[in-house]
Formats: sequence, C-alpha cells, structure tokens
Amino acid sequence: MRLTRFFLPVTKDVPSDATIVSHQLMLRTGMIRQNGAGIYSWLPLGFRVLKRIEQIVREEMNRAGAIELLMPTLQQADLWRESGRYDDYGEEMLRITDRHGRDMLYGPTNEEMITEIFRAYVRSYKQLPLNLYHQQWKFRDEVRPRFGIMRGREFYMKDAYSFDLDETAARRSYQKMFAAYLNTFDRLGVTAIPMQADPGPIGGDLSHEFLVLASSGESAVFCDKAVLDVPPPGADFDFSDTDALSAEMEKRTRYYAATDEKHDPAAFEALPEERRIAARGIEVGHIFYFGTKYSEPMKAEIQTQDGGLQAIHGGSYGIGVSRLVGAIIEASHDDNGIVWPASVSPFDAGIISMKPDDADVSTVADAAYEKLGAAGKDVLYDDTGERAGAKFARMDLIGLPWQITVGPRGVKSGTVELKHRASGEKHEVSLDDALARIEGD
RNA sequence: CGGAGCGUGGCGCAGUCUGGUAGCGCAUCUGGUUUGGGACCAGAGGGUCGUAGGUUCGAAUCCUAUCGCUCCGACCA
Repeated sequence: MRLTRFFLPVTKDVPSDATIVSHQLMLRTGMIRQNGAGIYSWLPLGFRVLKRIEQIVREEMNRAGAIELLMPTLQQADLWRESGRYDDYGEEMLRITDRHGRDMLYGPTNEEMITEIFRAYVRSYKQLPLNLYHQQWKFRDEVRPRFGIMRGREFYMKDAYSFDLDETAARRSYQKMFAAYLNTFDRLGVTAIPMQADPGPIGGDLSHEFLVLASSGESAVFCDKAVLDVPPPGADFDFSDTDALSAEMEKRTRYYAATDEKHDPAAFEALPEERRIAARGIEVGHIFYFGTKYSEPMKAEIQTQDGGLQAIHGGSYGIGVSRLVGAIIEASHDDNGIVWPASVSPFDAGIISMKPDDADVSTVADAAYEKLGAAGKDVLYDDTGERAGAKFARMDLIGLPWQITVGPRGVKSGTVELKHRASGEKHEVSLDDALARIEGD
C-alpha cells in the first residue's frame, strides 16, 4: 500500500481523554475513531490488526476441532425468557423494541441462541462432541466504558460453545479450549496466564480467565513466576490425545495464579519470595464449564445409546478479540510507539523512500515494494514528499516489524537500511539481503 | 449508579470569575527556501463557542433546562 494512496490519519497530538498508552497510540496512529461512549469505528490500520487477530483465533479454534458459524447481533427476547436470563441479566443488556412492539436485544453473548440452534438439529449422542463458535460484535451496556476499545460497550468477541454427553466429555472439551487458548495467545505475541476464576453470572463450577500482564490492567493478579515459563502446547499438539490435554492443564494449574477475587494470600506467601509476582492483568479470555444450566431449561436434549433422553453438558469459551488489540499494544510498545508482534502487525514491513522525486531512489524503492508484494508480504510504502524525520517518526509510531529505508546515499553504494523495530537494530545491506531477511520472517 | 470535571476550527488549548461581537500552537492549502531523524519564511482557508430557552442595548462569558464526553469508585470479554 502506497502511503499517498492510503487512509492513515496519524497525529502528533495526544487526545486529552485517552489515559492509557494503548488508547493514546491507537488514536495517534489513526487505528480507531470514537463515535460515542464505548463505541468505535475501526479505521483501516486498526481494522487490519483486528482482522489478523481474528484469523489467528479462527485457525487455532479450527485446529482444536471447533466449527465456525455466524449468529446475528440482534436476538429475540423470548429466547432469553426461556433460560431465565432476560430478567437476570440486568441493565447491561441493551433492550430494543421493534416496530411491532416485539422485545429484542443486542446480544451480549450467545448461549441461548446457540442452544436453540443445537436443539433444533442435534438428536443423537453420535453427533457429539460438538463445538460451535463465531466471531461477532457484542454489546454490553457498561456503566462506565473506558480505556478505548479495552472496555468498550460494543466489542468484538470470539465465543465458542461446546456440547457433550456428560461431564467427563465436557471437561475434555474444556481442556481442548484451554490448550487452544494457550496456542492462540502465544501466536498473538502475548503471554496470557490462565487463572482460576469465578464463573460469574454465566454459572457453572469450572472456569479460568486468561490474563495478559500489563500495568494498566484492570485486575490485580498474583502468580508464581514459574507459570510464565511453561511453553505453549505448540503447533503439532494432538488435540485427540486425552492424556496430553490433561497434562497441558495440569502443567499450569499446579502453579499458583489468581486474580484478586480468588486470591489466597497464605498460598501466595508460601512461595519463595523471588517467585512471587504481584501485578496487574488484562483479561483477554474466559472459559466456562456450566453443565446443564442452559440445556435443562431450554430442553437441549439428545438420545443416548440406551434410548433415553439426556440434557447436554455445555461450556462456553470467550476471547476478547477487539480488546486484544489494546492488550497487545499495552504489552508491546516503547517510547516511540507501538512495537507490533509480526503475527498481528497491520503490515509486514514499511518502506521509506527518502526522495520519491529522485528517479534512482524510486527505482530501488519501487523494486523493493514490488518484490515484497510478490513474496506475499503486505507493505506500507511511504512515498510521500515529507521530510525524513517525519517519516521515521511516523513509521516508528506505527511500529511495523521491519523497515527498509531507500535514500540517495544507499543507492550510490548499492545498499538500503534495514531496521528491525523491536530491537532497534539498523544495518546497511544490499536490497536482496534485506528482502530475504523480511521474507524469511 | 454515586462523586468530580469538561464541551470554543481536524487535534491540543486560552478567553468565562469581571458581558462589548473569538484567539494561540499543531495540522491543512498556496508560494518560496530547504531536505539522512517530527524544517524555515510569507500568505490563505476553516469556528451558528454542544443544543434550546431566558436576562441584557449587547452573551462563548450571566441564569435555566437539556444532550454529549471524560476521570475516580462498585460490575465485566
């Protein structure tokens, strides 16, 4: 993408109502635009990141055996009356009346709807286990939205729902999501620690929150440093291996890790002092096993092998996709701007043409742009006539993993400057070497 | 929902106390000089001062109402 053809409203000024760094950086880089309290437009740069996170989440869910579908944002109130949550959910649920006077709502979550879909089609235990998910906008009318997209009222969430015959099978589905989440967050370039959680209004008795450590996090967290060193299951993890699934959970849950709600000071202080981490965290995922909480009132029953009817055991598994954009920035930035993990960066690399009106410079810069594009890399090509300082500052602010600078000096000596954003290392190398380095990333 | 505060060109702010017909910086546009880490000079465009009433000869400024937004607390992906 040529910068002269792109829509990238970067500003030098920090908007005064942004108090945390991710919010400030998202506004400064033109990723989002606020349209109301807790409601945002995703501008082109932000939209790219959102979509890349969504795609990684999708790949990891699919790998774990979940199946994607899409449910609407607007739901019928009657469905929620069946589960009893229409009255229980409270003011956070945005209620709407249509022209015929029917009670509707903007979905804050989809347990009811997925249960309705399930019961309409699934009759036999042979069709289990089943895990259906979607990524869709949600609305929760927060009393106090804040921190930009981190606590918006409208937010983008991946929510998966598992259906199993009994608790044993349901726990296996839970473990699959647990493992899938570890791989997902790892690919997103963040360390998310699973912690015992309160099941909350969704109910049930098995629940973990996944938190990214960040000073601006809304939850106080306490954990054993050792939990940070447990590697993720990895790309070749076998989700059908039940022992391995149990082991992945056990590997982490044996270490102390809790948010303030579940904090046990005695257990924490039993740890050697150098292993105690008391910090703050951002909740980016939450998984629940809730048994028959919805299947019983909503009659989601299947036939068992012996011909009986049985309410299914359910679980739900959320990832805050839009929140992750902010969480990743909170966890990965420096004084100059964002430092994107390569996996979610809005572009794979940036090219700065120091003198776009110089034919020799443009020849080299254009070649770099075309070759990276041909190699499948997404490139932001700064072909503006601005001064060098402005270009460098902007590119640092945006935080792409790689930057190639093409200028008259280098053209003369047959080199370009290759800069790695995260380390700050800069090298004068041949164009081919620079391209090879980026393509190999 | 309790407490606090703010709405003045795209962004950041001054002006409000003490009414006199709107200003600064950044950004934008034009011309010129510049050009390897957020340039300089000259000029220009852009604001019914959140909205609606009221007081007044006159309201960004005073009064009333209303809408919106932010921050602190209790709840949440």
